[in-house]
Amino acid sequence: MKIATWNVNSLKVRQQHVIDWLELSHVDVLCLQELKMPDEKFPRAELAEKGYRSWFAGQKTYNGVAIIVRDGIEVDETQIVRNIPGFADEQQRLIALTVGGARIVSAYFPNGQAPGTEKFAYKLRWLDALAQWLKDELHVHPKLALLGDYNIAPEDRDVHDPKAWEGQNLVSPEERAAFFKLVELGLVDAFRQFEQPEKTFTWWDYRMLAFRRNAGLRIDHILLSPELAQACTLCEVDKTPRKWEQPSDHAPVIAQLG
DNA sequence: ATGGCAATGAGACATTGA
Repeated sequence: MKIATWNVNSLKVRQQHVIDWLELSHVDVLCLQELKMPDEKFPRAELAEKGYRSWFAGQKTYNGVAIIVRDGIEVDETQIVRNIPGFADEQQRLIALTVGGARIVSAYFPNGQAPGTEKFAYKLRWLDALAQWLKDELHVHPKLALLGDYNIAPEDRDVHDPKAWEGQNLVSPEERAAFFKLVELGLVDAFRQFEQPEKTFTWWDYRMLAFRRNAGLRIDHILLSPELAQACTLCEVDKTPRKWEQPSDHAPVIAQLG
């Protein structure tokens, strides 16, 4: 089973990119973030026509997450989860579903704006609640994958210019500590299980020709429970759709399980 | 320190993102 995550920065604008990339990449499960649309606008029928079922938690203007599954892959939706259980949140940032026997979590972590702000405090609270929930979830589902836009670059090698970024939002010690709390639960960064090209990133600012200069960050991740990490044979960033016309500022990350 | 760009809602420009 091939799984992937992609922050599309508006599914309305990127709908055709998603359909084209599903065909191109042959992924079985695609987790999306930043749909920026209410549920009634989700292109369920268009995706169904192409051979995919969709589960989503959307809202107007901001946030919104989805899991898209290729027909023929077994889905158990009896234990579908929207948002972090026990964490009251107006913002639609998480959806979880059992696909092909694995617990698949699609998550859009808060941006945080800047250390010291109320949004940053919310980001840390959200991360804390996520870790608490995952601790239990991992016991129930030993095969678990947490895919999404984490809005955290875990290490300096995930940052194009670590000096310039030092202490800033997305790389601050508090955020990185929260990331490694997830690792302490037993989750494994699938990308780092394999040899990777230097300076591989998943997000590049639209401005200042950042993509052309490869001035990016690796903030989109696939974390796997030990059982799935063992089964994982490949993890890579696909920069292809970032080169298409009117792209999302993020590139998708893919992991092959088994 | 600020802007650069893109998307949204609204119907000009403020807000958010990362």
